[in-house]
Amino acid sequence: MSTWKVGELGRRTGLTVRTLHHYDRIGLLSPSGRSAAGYRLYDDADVARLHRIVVLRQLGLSLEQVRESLAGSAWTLERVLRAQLERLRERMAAERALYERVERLAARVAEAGTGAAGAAEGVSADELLETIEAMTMFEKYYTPEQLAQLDARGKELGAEHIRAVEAEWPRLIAAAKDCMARGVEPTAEEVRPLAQRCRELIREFTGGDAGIARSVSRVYQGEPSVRERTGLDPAVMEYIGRAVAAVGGW
Amino acid sequence: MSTWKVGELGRRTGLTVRTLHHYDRIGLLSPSGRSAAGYRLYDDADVARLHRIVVLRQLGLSLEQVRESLAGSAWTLERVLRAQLERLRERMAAERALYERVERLAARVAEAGTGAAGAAEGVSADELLETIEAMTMFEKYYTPEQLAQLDARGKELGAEHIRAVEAEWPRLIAAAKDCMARGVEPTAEEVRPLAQRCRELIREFTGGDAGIARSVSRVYQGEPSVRERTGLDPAVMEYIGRAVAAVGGW
DNA sequence: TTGCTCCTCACGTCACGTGAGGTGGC
DNA sequence: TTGCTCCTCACGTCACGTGAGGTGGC
Repeated sequence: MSTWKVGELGRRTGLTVRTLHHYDRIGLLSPSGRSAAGYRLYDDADVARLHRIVVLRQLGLSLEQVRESLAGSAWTLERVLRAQLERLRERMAAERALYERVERLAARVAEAGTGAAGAAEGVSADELLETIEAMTMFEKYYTPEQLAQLDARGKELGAEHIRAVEAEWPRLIAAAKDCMARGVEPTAEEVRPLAQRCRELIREFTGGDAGIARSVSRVYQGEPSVRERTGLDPAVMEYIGRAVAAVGGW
Repeated sequence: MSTWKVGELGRRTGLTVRTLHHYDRIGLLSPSGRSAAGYRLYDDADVARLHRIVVLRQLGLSLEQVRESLAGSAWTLERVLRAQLERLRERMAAERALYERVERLAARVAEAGTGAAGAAEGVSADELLETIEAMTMFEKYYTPEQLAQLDARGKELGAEHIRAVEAEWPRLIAAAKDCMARGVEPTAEEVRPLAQRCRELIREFTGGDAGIARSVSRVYQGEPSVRERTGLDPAVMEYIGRAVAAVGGW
């Protein structure tokens, strides 16, 4: 009965010597013999076991699962394979979702980065990262259908209009805070135009969709960073809420 | 300007304290301040950077890629995202292929393991592993079309017939070796029936397909373990080859 | 003596998890 | 004084890769 040394076995199976050392060390495959000088000597049975290890590894099993499969019954093996299928299914679903996200972002980034002529002209990494942050937040709080609706309405209104609205909000919030600070009641006559404008802008954004309105409020409840960035703390939100209620509600 | 301690920041971003320690240690995000007692104090800019880190990580980037993206220009970011798409595409293709392999094997194993009544009855893990080894070898040396052909012919011939042939081969090889040992020329009259039977069985297997015949010979050249298991070493193969040539060739 | 193969440590990878042992702040 | 949060080590994870330093076999 012939035997093999690590190098020979490695060449035959496509494994490295280090890998065979590793399998020996963790007790997955220890050679049945050693030469006088301490060389590992693998016999036929070892080689047969190694082939099975290699095959099972090619199926994506961990070394622990390989060990379990080799030690267990036919039933164990079936169970391990079914579990592997399940894991692969989950990973594939997660990867597909991730791929679609990255693809959407890359498209948006390319769009933002491309001027009339070349690539990435004029747009800073900071602006792209802001775009990505905003999109991520949107994906977190809005359903795909809501995103499609928002996208469609955004196109109707035009980029120019959206920029104008984004510039207007800080002024409205500052005005509301000013009223609060001066002790003006939210129901006061002075606050009415402000409240009406807020209602107008919100309605424009939600398109009257109650689901989108709920998502907006979830963003402000779940994202302290958004509250901080916009300055819309709970006190201001309540103040504006009461002011809008006084002009007929949202 | 307010600051945050690790715990607060962790809660807000969904990260663990250990993760923030880690980002600090590797210099990805170090807090701009420390309290008198050594507590990490993160300011607004730190929080903004952390949000970007989190978003980029959610895209599947490594910490090194995140660092690069944050340090680089808009162009860097675009490049990183495109590279990520490429990696994801490759991984998805590899996973799909793996999934299909495992699925085929699991189906075959379930088929082999299921008797008339229940699951895995009578079949040992060893037999299932042999099935898997054989299928893996086939997948390695035959194209999908060839596999389909072989499958179809196997069904025609029937499992019974295949088992009989598999039992016959060792006898034919032993007979050839015996002739060799006795110094009988491969062209001798005595060897003719043996040669004719070998030719018959090979033709039955390949169905006269030259591609499949080439694949068979590649298996014996590339897989020493098959040569050893069957005892078909190069000397015997040459002997049989010359014997078959003497009766008209393959 | 020269190559080639073999041996045994032992650190490094990637992104943290998980204690251990101790201190600051209310 | 009691909880709670914070701190700094430092080992463990998974499957090996990659030297370092040394010996056996032709």
